[in-house]
Amino acid sequence: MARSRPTLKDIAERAGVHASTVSRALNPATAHRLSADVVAQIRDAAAALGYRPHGAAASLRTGLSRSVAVVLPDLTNPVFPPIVRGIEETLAASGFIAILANTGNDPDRYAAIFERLMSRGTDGLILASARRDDPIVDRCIAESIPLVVINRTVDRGGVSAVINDDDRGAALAVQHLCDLGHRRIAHLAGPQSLSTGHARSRGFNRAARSLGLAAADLSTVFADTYTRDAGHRAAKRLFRDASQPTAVACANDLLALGCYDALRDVGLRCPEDVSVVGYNDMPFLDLLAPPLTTVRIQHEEMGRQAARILMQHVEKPAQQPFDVVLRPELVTRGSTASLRRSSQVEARSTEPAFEA
Amino acid sequence: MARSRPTLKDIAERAGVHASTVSRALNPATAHRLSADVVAQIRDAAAALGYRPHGAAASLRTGLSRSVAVVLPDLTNPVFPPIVRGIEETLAASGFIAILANTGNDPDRYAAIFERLMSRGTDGLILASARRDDPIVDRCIAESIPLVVINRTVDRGGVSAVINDDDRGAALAVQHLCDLGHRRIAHLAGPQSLSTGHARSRGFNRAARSLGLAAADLSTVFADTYTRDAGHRAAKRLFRDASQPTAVACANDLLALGCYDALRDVGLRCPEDVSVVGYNDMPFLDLLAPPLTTVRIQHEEMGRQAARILMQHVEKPAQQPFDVVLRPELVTRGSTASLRRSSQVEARSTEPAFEA
DNA sequence: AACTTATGTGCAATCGATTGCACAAAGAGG
DNA sequence: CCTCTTTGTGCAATCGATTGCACATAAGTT
Repeated sequence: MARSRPTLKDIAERAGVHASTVSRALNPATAHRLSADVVAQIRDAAAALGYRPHGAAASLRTGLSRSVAVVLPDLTNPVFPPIVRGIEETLAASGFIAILANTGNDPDRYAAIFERLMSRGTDGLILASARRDDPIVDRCIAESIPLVVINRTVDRGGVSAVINDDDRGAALAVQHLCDLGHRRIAHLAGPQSLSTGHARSRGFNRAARSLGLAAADLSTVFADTYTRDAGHRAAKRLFRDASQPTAVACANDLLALGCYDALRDVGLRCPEDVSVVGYNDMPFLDLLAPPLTTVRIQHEEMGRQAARILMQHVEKPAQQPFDVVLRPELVTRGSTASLRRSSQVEARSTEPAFEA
Repeated sequence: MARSRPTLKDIAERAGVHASTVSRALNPATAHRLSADVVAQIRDAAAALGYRPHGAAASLRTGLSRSVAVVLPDLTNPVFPPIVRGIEETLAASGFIAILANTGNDPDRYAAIFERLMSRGTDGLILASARRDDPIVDRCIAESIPLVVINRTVDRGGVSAVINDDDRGAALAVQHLCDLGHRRIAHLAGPQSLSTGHARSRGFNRAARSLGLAAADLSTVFADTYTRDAGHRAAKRLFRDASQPTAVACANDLLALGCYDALRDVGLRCPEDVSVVGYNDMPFLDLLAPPLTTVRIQHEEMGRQAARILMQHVEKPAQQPFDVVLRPELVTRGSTASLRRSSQVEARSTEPAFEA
């Protein structure tokens, strides 16, 4: 009944030419070597038959699949969807397809995913899941598999990376808090095994030092994952001490949400008692109570760049790796307030806690 | 330098057998037909050489790629990431890979994506982007391409679908508002070209009628897309009239967020002046001001079911299509309040607007 | 002991597209 | 008019894995 898909041979028969000619006619890169009328005839025949190229066959012969894998820890972290969208759109515009895989932060699954992707003939990898010391990255380099790390980078070189200037981003946050008059500032740090956690901590400390903040006024707690829950637990430790900070710079928005949770636990208000800054500017932060001040990164642009660079590596294997470092910016919202204003608000505490 | 990937032939040579034997040894479904020691020897040789199957070659021969495409309107709509995660995890557990594509609600792009996916030898499609009348669905059926629609379904039959009981979900929302004493209830409806928009509107009307609400007290405005912005525009119309509703049941959380925006525009407060209910229970609604009461759907479970069903269709083409209808539940949060309590709060308006 | 059946492995064709090489025809140059 | 290019197309091998068929050997039957 359902006649099977037409092949090049079928088109060739219909157009009265050889299959190889059809192949050349249908490939824009080789079509110019044929006479125009033959090409037209073949195109017509192909259209008439409803021809669809057979990717697997082409892939077998050429060794390329025009598919790229995007590996990330967990898609439900809201920072990733815009990145993935940027990647997917850019790939699609060049006829590439995007394969998606979540590691769930599980090294075994990470390794299994890698194997599966490689045996599926993926042309290259975009890793948003890289740790500073990442065995998969090492393997890709050893096997010269095109690779781009995104958002997070690795300590070793030899890999193209699209990242943010996290050092600077953290500094923006500290500067902002300092401008508002805060001196006892805490850092709710992310996992130090990830370049983002590490770089943001470093940026925090450098900035604090260069602003002349006293070491005794600074404190740092570490969250072991970038989750609201881990942020909650870590932040609790922060508010247990006597030397409570008046401001917290968080390494990530989810951690900041956890910080909100902790503040609520101990009965402190944001921003009246404690200012909070996040990092990433994930969607809908403007609707929170209070709207979260955060460091904005260029999600979609990161994705677009990474896709573009990866395709370069795929199409030109000799391409040397390079980094793209994007500039973050501070987005000021309601979760940060000046010390002065904070105390005023504190004085007349019957006021609505948060205003639009 | 870099010796190319080992093939079955290489393993065969090393193990002193024929390539076909290697193929059988490495395939769990056929390995039992070989003697145990030959299998062991071949496995060792394969491991020693670091063999990785060549998916494209297998795919060419078998016609199956063990890859499934997930097509959705826009990944940055927060309702999708959990669904996609459920899909991807379930597929991965069975050795399938997930290809991701965003249509951006653009019919041309949608069609192009379909062509690209098909020529890539995708085994089947999970469509989260289906309209009630969807040409791509028709084509899949015509070409007997395994297909599952998810979240939204189509009017025509003949397709497996994993959806929610939207009728019931909408009824839960209306019932809740009614229980709180609301009578002038509005419906902020979604696109009627989508089954969700349509079913939720129907559910709203049916429930309102069966609760004995007066037709004059009810009103409906339509948003043309499921976006915060469209919700904002539609909700504005709602509050322009004299006969303002005291409660709004929205067809979607993003529309509800737009409703928040509109309330802010006209200076009405939620929930004191107007109660708002969303739909979907997308992440982080609990952190909004006020936390959004909404109808929760089982995101991940939908994804898991869809993946499971699609794999069934792929592996058993004779499988008849069927529906899975999941049951939604109401999640009560701060955006809804009883009429009585609302007026009380209104009376002493110096109180904090929202409490934890 | 001869004969049937089961079991394990090899052989070779096949999937569909691509591409180096060969070659015919047409045009250019002397 | 003959040779030398250039241009356009065909031929056939190839990519790597799978699988129906054939066949040899071993096991079981009478």
